[in-house]
Amino acid sequence: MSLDHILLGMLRTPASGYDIKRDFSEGARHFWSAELSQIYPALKKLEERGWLTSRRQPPAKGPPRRVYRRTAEGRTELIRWLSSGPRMGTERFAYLAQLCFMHEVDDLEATGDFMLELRSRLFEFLALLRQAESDYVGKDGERLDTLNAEEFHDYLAVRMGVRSLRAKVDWCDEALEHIERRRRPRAAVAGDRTEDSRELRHG
Amino acid sequence: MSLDHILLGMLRTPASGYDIKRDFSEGARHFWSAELSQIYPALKKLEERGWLTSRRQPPAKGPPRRVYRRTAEGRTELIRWLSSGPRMGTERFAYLAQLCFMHEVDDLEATGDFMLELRSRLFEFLALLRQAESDYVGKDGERLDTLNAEEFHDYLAVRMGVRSLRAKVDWCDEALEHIERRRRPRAAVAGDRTEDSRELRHG
DNA sequence: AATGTCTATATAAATGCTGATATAGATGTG
DNA sequence: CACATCTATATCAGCATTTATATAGACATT
Repeated sequence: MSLDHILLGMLRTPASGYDIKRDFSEGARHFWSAELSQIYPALKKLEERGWLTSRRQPPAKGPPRRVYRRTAEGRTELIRWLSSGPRMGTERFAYLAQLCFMHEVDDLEATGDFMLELRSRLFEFLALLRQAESDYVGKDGERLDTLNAEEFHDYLAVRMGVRSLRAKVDWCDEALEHIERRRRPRAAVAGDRTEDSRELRHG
Repeated sequence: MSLDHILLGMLRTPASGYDIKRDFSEGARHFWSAELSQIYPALKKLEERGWLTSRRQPPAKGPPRRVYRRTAEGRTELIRWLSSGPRMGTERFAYLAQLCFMHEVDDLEATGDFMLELRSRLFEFLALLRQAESDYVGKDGERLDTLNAEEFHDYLAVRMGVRSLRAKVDWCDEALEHIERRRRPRAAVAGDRTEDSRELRHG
């Protein structure tokens, strides 16, 4: 399972299940996500395997917490996972399936509405990632060299999200142009650039 | 569940469970995938709900097949799903998590090797999608206008795969440049363009 | 005749993941 | 003081998905 190893990775510093869930809703949310009902049993199982230890933390403030920390064996297992090559899980895009089947509606306006809505959702997510990106790098990239190893790797991961999301937003724009052209075939304009369209900026 | 509706969509023409699995391994593979052990019970359930009917086809050639076809109610349900707006499932990228945790290895060469391997896997997939793309459009797009509604929607879906995968391959190249620059800090060259890098072509 | 492969359906077991629910202390608001 | 909200842990039911296994006819090879 990937979640087990992702928990090992996230426990570079000790944390509770609740902390980890919060990380999924903030920093890590662009590459993985899990509910508390999955996190708590997973942590328990990892402790049984000896990859984590836990202790109840006295409630200095707030309700009692069970804080997990990674053992040496846990770190070894994490390194083993990292060294086993990139894990390429199956990607699933329900909205792409919907788009394919949209021809059954037999109304290109429905496809257009669908793509507009999709663009808006994707753009919303892109804005979040842009925000995360700007936390790492100054407005001209001058902060880039000062990142430590951990921040550098996080930055690379965020960049993939930004590039991938921007590609999808661009794709929405391209699709909308194709749809317009198909809806008004004789309104086609010479010199129309579809590929690498930059007409609609994302800033 | 999405799979139910995806099966409804794929059954525009009658097909057996085996046929559908083959489609997942060919055309539809870039947006969804399922095993036979999931497909057969799902089809049975859809038939019980009245969205599909099936009949055993006499074995003209080969073993007997159970062929499913969509009912009017099934089509109605599909249209309802398509009209309910884009389904935005959680995306999970185990390899991005691995990249984030890679700083624990404390050796940037390991990150570089990882990114090279990842690039190669992603590029392999990109090549498949490019092949699918070229089935829809001639080398200068002259075939584009001749596509029927079904082919047009499929084409749009393939385009998203191409754009998204290309963005990821570009990201790998960008990351590799960052890694090189970090490994040899004083070898940095003025005028180095990282953003929208097009040095390594994909053709 | 034996072997292997491809087509085809089917089920079981195990794992992965979501949504609902229960509990309870701490904190803030009216 | 009542009420809501946030923090925090935990479990259950159910749905989603993968892996393994069993069966069997058709066809090709050896």
